[in-house]
Amino acid sequence: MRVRIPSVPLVKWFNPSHDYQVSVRVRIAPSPTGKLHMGTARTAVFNWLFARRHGGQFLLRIEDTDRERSQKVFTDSILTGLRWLGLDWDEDVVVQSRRSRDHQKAIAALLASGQAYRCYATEAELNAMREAQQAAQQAPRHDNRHRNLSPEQIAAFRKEGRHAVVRFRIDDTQDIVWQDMVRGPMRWQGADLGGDMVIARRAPAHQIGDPLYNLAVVVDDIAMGITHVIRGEDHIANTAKQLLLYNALGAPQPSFAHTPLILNREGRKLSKRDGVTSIDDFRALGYVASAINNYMCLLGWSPPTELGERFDLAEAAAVFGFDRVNKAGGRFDWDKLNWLNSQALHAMDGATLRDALLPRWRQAGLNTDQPQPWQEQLAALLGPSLVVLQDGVEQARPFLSRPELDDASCAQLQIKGCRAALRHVLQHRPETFTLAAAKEQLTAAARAAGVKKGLVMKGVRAALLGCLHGPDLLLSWELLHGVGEDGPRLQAALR
RNA sequence: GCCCCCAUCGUCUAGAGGCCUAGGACACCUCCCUUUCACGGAGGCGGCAGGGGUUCGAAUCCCCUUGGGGGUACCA
Repeated sequence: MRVRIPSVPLVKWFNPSHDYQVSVRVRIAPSPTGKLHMGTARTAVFNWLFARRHGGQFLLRIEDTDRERSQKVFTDSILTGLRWLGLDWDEDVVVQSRRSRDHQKAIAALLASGQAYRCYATEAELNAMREAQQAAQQAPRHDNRHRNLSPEQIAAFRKEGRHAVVRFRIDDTQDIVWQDMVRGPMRWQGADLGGDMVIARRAPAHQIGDPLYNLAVVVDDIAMGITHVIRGEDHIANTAKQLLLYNALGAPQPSFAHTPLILNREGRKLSKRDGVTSIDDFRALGYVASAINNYMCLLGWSPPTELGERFDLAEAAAVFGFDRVNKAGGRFDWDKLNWLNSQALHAMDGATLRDALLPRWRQAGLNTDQPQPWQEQLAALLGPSLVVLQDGVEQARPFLSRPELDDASCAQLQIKGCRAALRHVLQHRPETFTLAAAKEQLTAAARAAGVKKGLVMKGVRAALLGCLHGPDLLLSWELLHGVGEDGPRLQAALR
């Protein structure tokens, strides 16, 4: 869907041919309170694409100011996940918690200029206020009660030993407007922001407490020279608040793009509680980075028709723009991801696939002593039937270790003439195995035993692989012959 | 409750007032290939949320309704 051109042409990026004068600097700013999430990764993709499209920088900032929930393991997951996806970032990772001096300075400046003030209200007082609002069916909002305290009142609170938060003034009459790269003109009313917002946590009244999200984000984005803020639409209300902070801090405003959210099956924002949502999880299941990237692009962005539906990050970066980013959220669809992943796997050659499968075979405790070319041949044989890499474990199992025959296979061997045919196959093995010779063996066995060839083929498959379904019989046979397993298995089946 | 956003097949989407008898992809169904399962190939099913306008003409523009989502922290 195209973005409508506003009546006042304020933004240059609506013109796709425009060359960016200022170099583009964007960032992804995850908080390490969970593993790298699909939603975060998709936002990262859009940022990365935009940066690469315009020859700008894509930066990474870890927002770890929530000390309670932030964990190092999650930071690791985010870093390795982004690297695995190929979303390489420029410059060093910025760690927000190490920038508190800057945050404090900004808060002090806002305090000094009177754009922020200390609020001494206690939690009990605030709770009482909220309850009253709830009872009166009113929107919960702060009543700015300490916005204009007299020196005497302040002195009194301090004498009481009250701690204070720092609040940033938000005038109800403020009209906040911006041009969103995805949504076009956006407008917010100061009155709808819930009153003066807290920018520093509660602390003794002579100190400045820990900075809060909106303040830290703005200070850091200014410091990092961020030109375009690209994030999920769940941040729209934050943008209104942050715009006010840019003004108050005397900094130029970046551009904003609010991307549609990834929705779960129920159509709600995808969250950690929706099961498999972290990049780590997808990776463990055997989804490859190229397929995940491809899918994340498709969820919310429609590539120009020339590009088709299957493409890599570089191809997307060459044509990416927010003019083709959708406004409505998109449901996560396993079927489509599975298709994309299977396409990626089917396109892999035996060597690549073998390298991807080998660690999984090992992890499953399978025998991997075969020569590498043999393993590559096996991988190539299995390839077309894989949806995820992990499928290649169970499917390889009967080739890597001698299988138990399943019920259907046992039943197959009991069919009249089947065993006789297998004996014939076993007794008339050619000097050298070739596909043609193997095929001839089957024909001859069928003739000798007086049964249909299909029955012999099923019988051989049952004896060789222990089940009735699988890749091409002759190719499977050839593979097993390669490790000397065909004879023994046929014999075992006849016992 | 209040504020904001969104609305085309089951899902992801194309669509910028006539090119639309609404196109593609996934899923599903059928057939072909294959003496198995897949892969692959060819077809098929299926949609503009509803109602009003504007217009010679509306999926497209406007309004209302309905539905869905997001936000409403001393989280990020």
